Amino acid sequence: MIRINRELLDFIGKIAADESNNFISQHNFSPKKIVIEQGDKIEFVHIIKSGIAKCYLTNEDGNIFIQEFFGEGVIFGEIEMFNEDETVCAVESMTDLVIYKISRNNFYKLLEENPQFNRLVLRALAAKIKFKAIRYSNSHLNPIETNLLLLKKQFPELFKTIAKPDIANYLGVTERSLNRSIKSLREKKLI
Amino acid sequence: MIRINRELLDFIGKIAADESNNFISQHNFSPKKIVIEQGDKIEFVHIIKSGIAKCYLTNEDGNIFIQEFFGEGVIFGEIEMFNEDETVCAVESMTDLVIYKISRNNFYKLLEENPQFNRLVLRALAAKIKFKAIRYSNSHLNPIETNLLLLKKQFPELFKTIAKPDIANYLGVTERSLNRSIKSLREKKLI
DNA sequence: TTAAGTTTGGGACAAATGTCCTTTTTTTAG
DNA sequence: CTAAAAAAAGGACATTTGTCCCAAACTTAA
Repeated sequence: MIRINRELLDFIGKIAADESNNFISQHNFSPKKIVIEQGDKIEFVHIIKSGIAKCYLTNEDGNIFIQEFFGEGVIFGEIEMFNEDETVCAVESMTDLVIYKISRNNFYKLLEENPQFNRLVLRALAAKIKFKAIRYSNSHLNPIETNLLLLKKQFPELFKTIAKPDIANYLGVTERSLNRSIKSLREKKLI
Repeated sequence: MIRINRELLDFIGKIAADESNNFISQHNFSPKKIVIEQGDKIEFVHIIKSGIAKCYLTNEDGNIFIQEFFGEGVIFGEIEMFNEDETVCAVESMTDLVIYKISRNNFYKLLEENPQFNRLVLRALAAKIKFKAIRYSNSHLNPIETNLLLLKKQFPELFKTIAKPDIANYLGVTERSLNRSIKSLREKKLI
């Protein structure tokens, strides 16, 4: 449930350690800080070095839908680079967070000059699409309880790591409904 | 709502027309033919030359969730290439369909040797992610009527082009609920 | 043109989820 | 340790969506 991308993290770690270029800068965030704002124009691609962040979209009524929880190695901001577009989602730190940033120009340079990086970015995008396809189809085809159970199985530390309102917004339901499902699963001794 | 990718279509059209290579083959399907099966290993990347297809996932109970409607220029099968994985979704023709196919090796060759193609594929993947993010957040944050109305606005020929069961499976609701919403919107003179 | 077959729409009720607000539990300040 | 404040849980009712099935409308064959 918390996405990670170890191969990308390893690769970027090496580039960042290489003193001969300064493609990559590093930035620290304490919890609950906005890393990118919904609707921003952005000039940097971001990759998570450590920590957890949430990527979410707020609609006109102020309702929130959490797209993904980002963990180590996850890249973001790249979508907007490719489409020369404003950000669709906000990204906010949930723990202490360390982020690698690469400027638009350096990102393109790396993509063009480094086939390994190019491949890693292609794979990262493909993984995001696959993940979304499965997640959304599940969430439409199953009732809340089933989805919650699935989540708990994939990620046993769920309730320790993620606050309830976030779990609710990730499942696309209200907190009330989430509580109901938790209670019912507990009564059935399923969680 | 029916995805298209004109820039990719134009590019591929040129490569296909170039007699000096035979990277690209062409295939015809009549309506309601399976182009790729869910769970297949695939060895080709596909790009739609003309026609419409649906991309959908069937769960254990036989319920269907339609991910996207593919129109001209849409690439598919690429996700599975990058992740060396089985297909998550099936793709089925809805009209007469003409498809360009590129073998795994030629696809990689093109990606490596042709920066323009590389960029187009990156952009295609990014567009898919953005589309899914917006679509799914809408579908969670709005009631059926709102989503149906949105769809109808984006795509006025909706009811002429797409069969009702498909619209229902795209919205992630039952046909009964779709009918209810249609009736209610008609009564309010909104469609 | 009509009767059987087939498809489409909708009624009635059931189940799931949301809204609103009160109760219970936890945290904080003094 | 206690009272106030804040956060979390849940009761009661409303609304939305789903299930099941029957009725209406449309096709088809004779």
